[in-house]
Amino acid sequence: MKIGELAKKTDCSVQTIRYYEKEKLLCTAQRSDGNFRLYNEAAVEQLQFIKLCRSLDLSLSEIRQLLSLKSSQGAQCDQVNLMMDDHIQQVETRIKELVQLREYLKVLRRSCPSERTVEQCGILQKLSSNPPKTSCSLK
Amino acid sequence: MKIGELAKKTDCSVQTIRYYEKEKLLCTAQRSDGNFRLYNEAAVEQLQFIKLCRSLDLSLSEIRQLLSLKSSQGAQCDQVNLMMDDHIQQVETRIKELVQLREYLKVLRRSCPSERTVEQCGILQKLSSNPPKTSCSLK
DNA sequence: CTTAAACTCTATAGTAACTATAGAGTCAAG
DNA sequence: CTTGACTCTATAGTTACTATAGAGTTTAAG
Repeated sequence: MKIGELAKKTDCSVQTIRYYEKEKLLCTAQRSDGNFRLYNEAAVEQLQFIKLCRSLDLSLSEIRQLLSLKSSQGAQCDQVNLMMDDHIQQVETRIKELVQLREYLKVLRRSCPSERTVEQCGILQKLSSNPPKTSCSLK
Repeated sequence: MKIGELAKKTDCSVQTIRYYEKEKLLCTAQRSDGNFRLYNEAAVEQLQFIKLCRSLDLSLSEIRQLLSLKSSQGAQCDQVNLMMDDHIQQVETRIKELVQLREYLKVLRRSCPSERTVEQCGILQKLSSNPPKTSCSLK
């Protein structure tokens, strides 16, 4: 199958597939006489794996590691577990940051009912003078 | 004051300040005889405003809008409120996505105790075949 | 007065994970 | 045989910076 068909099957754009090849996430595809990339079912599966990992917010570099582990027969999977634990940690940290952020944004928003001019705007006033509450140290 | 001092006062890197100038978030600075940028207290305040907005995850483009509103005398601040509401909405959406993501990552992680080979690894198996639970549609 | 350190300048490239475009070639159907 | 759909490569753009090179400026010490 050619790249367009692979793209449809995996709901991935054609450019993204080429990009993944360049980034060594997909192995170099065979070529047709006219120099078109040719793929088989294995490529579909590989790409689906990558897409799923991306939906889990894993970076391309993490995915490369997973792919390499996946194909090293007999290896222990501790590294996979470590990566997951680490990634879960990252996601939790980000959630905490965003929750704090949301709270501060809401406080800020409440400080300004509508019908005011920008000079009276509670939001702009707070942003111009007050640092956010101590509880809010982001990123 | 020169750029280095402004950078220290605002805990911002020198490059970032130049970048903000280029991006029209800070107005073009006056120059010394030797072509060094010169700043006053107004610049410190402006930069602090920008930094605070950034800590709220507002984009540079959003900040540009806020700055423009801030300086349009007599204008209604409805647009500021709208931007905030929209931004709060974005943050909430992202939090929801991340919470779902975290749950799926935990499920995935529980599927593999240590001491297995990559062939037996529950995580890799799930990633290779199962789509995430229907509850998890990300981004 | 000179020289060295510390600072500043511009311009350019790199980051992550793509997306978009230009310009050219390939292929299948009519 | 031509048209349209597809593909190719190479390059630039996105966001918000960070890092670097190579040059000029200023300040303090000797």
